[in-house]
Parts: sequence; structure tokens; C-alpha cells
Amino acid sequence: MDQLRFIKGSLTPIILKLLEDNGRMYGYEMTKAVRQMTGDKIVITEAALYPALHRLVEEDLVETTTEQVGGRMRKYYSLTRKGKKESVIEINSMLEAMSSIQLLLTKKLSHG
Amino acid sequence: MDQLRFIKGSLTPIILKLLEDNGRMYGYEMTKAVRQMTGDKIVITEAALYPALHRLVEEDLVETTTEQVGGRMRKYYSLTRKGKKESVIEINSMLEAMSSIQLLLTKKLSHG
DNA sequence: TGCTTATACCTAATAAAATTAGGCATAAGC
DNA sequence: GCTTATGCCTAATTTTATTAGGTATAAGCA
Repeated sequence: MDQLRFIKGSLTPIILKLLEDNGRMYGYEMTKAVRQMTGDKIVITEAALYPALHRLVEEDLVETTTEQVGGRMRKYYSLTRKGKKESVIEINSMLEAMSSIQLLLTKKLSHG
Repeated sequence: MDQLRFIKGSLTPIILKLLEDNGRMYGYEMTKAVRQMTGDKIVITEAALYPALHRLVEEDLVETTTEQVGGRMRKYYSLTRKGKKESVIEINSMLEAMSSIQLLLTKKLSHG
């Protein structure tokens, strides 16, 4: 069981879903959560995650609060009001698209 | 019913599936086939398709034969022996990845 | 006849998003 | 004292699609 291909474009909806379900999370926690929940099948690297989070902040879908925990800083990310609306759309749009692709890849594509 | 988001990375497996099922096809035919089969929900543009086909030829997964039909040239693409093996892997890998992402986006992602 | 649409191939420039390959620092485990 | 885990991040590159076209033949219709 090695790691699956990571589907490009799925990172943003995954982040939004995590925040939708958990209220707030910090980056490192997200990477661990996804690994754990998928048994390492889906691995979100920090190099992909942080730029994606910063994009979401830029788009005003996500906001941050920073806290000191132990001797380290933790930056919590959570959905803005706009982000809560958009995440529903984004997640459903991704799911619909994947269903169509699955159909294409599953059924016999005879043509002619 | 407008057009869905196109999932990045799905184009190659879709091409391979089309060729697997139909033996050989030409580019324009593929764009029409996918539109028709998905009711325009998935639209493969020629600007994405042709570079992808050329990449597959470069990788020796796909080969071409050119025929004159009417007054126009048609370039047929088909799987090489290597392409037939790889397409099974590629398609299954994509399907597995999508299943995992669907689970992530569907179930409650509580953490902690 | 002349205009538009369909067929059929393609490229160039750009943008978007991930990968590769790190850096930096604190804390915990052995 | 060394390694692993926690926790943030960036820069350069690569991959892949989008935007915006070009070229040409054939068919449909007014």
C-alpha cells in the first residue's frame, strides 16, 4: 500500500472541509489529520499546504489567529463568513466533477 | 446545467480510457465523444488535448497513424503495447485517488 | 455565390498549482 | 548529545491547463 497520486485541485476543498468540520486547525495538524484519516494514502505536504492556506487568506475565505502553545507559536486557520458559504460550493463542485470523471473512467466509452 | 470544473490530472487517464475502449481515435473525435458522453459537463479543449497527446507519444504510450479522409488529414492515436499496460495502472490509480478524496470530502473529518 | 458552421490539426504565452529541496527554531524521546 | 517530532515557512522548478489565437477543407444554407 503505497501513497496514492495526489489529485491536483483537491487541496483547497480538502482544507475547506477540514475547517468546516473542526472550526479551526493549524497547518501541521491538517497534514497529520489527513495522513491519519486516509492511512497515509493521501499525504498533504507542507510545501503545498502553506501556499494554499495563504491563498485562501488572500481571498478572504480563511482567517488566522496566532497563539503561543508551549514554547512554540501556532497559527490557527478558520473559515470566514464568506469562506463558510464558498466551502459548500467548492466541495460540492469538486465532488460532482469527480463523479463525472469516475463515470468516464468506469463505463465503456464506445463511440461510433 | 453549466460546465463542471475540470479536474487537473484527469486528462491523461481519460485519453487512455478512450483509446483502451475504442482502439483508435483522432483528437477532434475525443473532444466530441467526451462532450457527448457527459452531456457537456466535461469539456476537453483542444488546447489541452493536443499537448497531452503529444506527451503520450513522447512517452511511448501512444502512437499515431495518419490517414486522408475526404479532403482532410486525420491523425489517429492508439495505445502502444506499453501504453496498454500503463493505462490500466494509470486509470486505477486515478480512480483510487478519487475515492479517497471523495471519502475525505464526504465524511466528518473530526480530529482531536 | 457568399457567409457561417463544422471538421481537423496545431502553437505560443500565460497562469495556476503542485513538487523538489530546502531553511529555521523549539521540544521531546532515548 | 543525537534524533525525531512539532511547527512555521520560502524559492526555484516543473507540470498541466487556460487563454487566445492560427491554418485549412468541407458542408449547410440563404
